Amino acid sequence: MSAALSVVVAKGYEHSRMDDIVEKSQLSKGAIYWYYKSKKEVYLSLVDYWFVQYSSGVLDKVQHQESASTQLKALFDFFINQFDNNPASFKILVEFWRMSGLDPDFNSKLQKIYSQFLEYITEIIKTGIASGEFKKVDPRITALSILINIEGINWFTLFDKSGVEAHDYIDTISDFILNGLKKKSNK
Amino acid sequence: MSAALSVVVAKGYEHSRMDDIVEKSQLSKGAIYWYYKSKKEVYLSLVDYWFVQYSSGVLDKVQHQESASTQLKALFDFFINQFDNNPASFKILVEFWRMSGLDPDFNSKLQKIYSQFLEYITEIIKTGIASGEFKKVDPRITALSILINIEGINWFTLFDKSGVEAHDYIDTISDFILNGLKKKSNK
DNA sequence: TAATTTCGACCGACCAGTCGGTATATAATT
DNA sequence: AATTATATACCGACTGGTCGGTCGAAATTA
Repeated sequence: MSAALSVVVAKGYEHSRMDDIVEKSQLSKGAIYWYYKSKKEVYLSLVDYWFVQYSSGVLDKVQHQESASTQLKALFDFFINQFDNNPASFKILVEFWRMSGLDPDFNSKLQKIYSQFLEYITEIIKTGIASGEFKKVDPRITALSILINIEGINWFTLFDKSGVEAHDYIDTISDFILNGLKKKSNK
Repeated sequence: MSAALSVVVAKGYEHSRMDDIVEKSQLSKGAIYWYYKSKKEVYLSLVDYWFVQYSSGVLDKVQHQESASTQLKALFDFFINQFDNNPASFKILVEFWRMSGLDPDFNSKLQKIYSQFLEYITEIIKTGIASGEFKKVDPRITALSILINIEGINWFTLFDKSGVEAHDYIDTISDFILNGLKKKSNK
């Protein structure tokens, strides 16, 4: 899996050769095809691997926070740290998105992961509204906005943003969102 | 170009065959290779074609607005309309992003387009700050946030967002950003 | 000795790009 | 005004290299 990940980050799905994975993994082709029945299945499994490796830790970090807004802050923080520690985990996103647009199996796999995550953010926002911390916004739409902006970090793996760091971007946009959410009485 | 666009939207870069373009374009392979020296060059030209077709109109729409915030509103509106009229123009984005991560020629081409566009948004924000309409935010970072969120519309071509429309999303996030930008004296 | 796991040479489908040729238009020559 | 020359635009059968996947044999484990 980690061999497949490094190969797909470097070359993309189609240009990655099974022989590249053979080389990186120190396994033979036969061995790989003993465990996975096709190239596609390798990369389909990679989605799960990627999710477990790089995103599953988020729940722990976030749930320890008390207020809804500090939970959201922790969420942004988690992913900005993830990006700093391992940009490759974001770089592979474009490949996954693309596969989602091309192949139904990839699509439903990703869809499931994102729906789950979206649900999770939605719950945080609902809690915030219930406790009177947040305005009465639409939780789903707001959650989606947050999700899309987190995934937007991926931009920094693609283009030179001449001086703007992913960090600055997340700080700015999370302020906009959080201030938009909070009831004015706070300030 | 429009043949190439429809093919790449349906199949992606690698799975698109020159023979697909031959079929769609009603030209022969020889004719295509008379005008473009390689498959890559076809798709490199497609970037320009796409930009002229779908984004060049934005300047007219936006510049007629008076205040900086209505200019930004018009910007969001333009792209949400673009999405409604022609989702394919967004669907191809993932393919372009991916190519940018894989091939330096695609990267510099896209980089140039986005830098230009970013510059344009930055100017609007600077105007807003100068006129006292906006707070003293960092114009570049804010502009990038706006850009990333516009490109985020692309998400709606990939996943079923169960009820949330691209429209809702842009309304919500643009409100967050605009309210974050405006001086409080307004409200 | 039977089952499981690993090996890598090989096969064949696939496709970007080539190339010898045709068609049409405009200009030059007789 | 008929013939020849040159350039441009287009055609599609063919080829050569590239990989996903296979399979019989070998190694390892139980």
